[in-house]
Amino acid sequence: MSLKETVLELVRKIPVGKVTTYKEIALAAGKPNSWRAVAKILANNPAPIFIPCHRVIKSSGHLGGYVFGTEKKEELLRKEGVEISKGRVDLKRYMFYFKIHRRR
DNA sequence: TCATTGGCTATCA
DNA sequence: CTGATAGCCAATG
Repeated sequence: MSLKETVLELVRKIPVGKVTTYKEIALAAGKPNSWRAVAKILANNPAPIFIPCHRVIKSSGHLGGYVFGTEKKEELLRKEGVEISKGRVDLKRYMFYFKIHRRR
């Protein structure tokens, strides 16, 4: 099982109206330092329509990148029920955690 | 060679 | 300054 497949599976499991971050995906994959690899995998996007990559954003609440453009990403997320304030998402309300780690 | 990992830089809030 | 990151590059398996 490649990291690529793991990441893709995880992203597919994100429910509608929720979002996650590159960090969280890398963490769930067991490689918290390899968020770059995750980003590269999504950027290379083996199946752009099959994978809801628009639900993957930055930890700061920014949208990050998107194959169809960040504007499209914002529109899509709004339609799914995610409130966006000037390109930013409420992580406390919409963040989806694959696993629960040490809370600070 | 290819896929994945880890280090470093620049940019933004 | 701090933290984060859909980048780039080199090393590893």
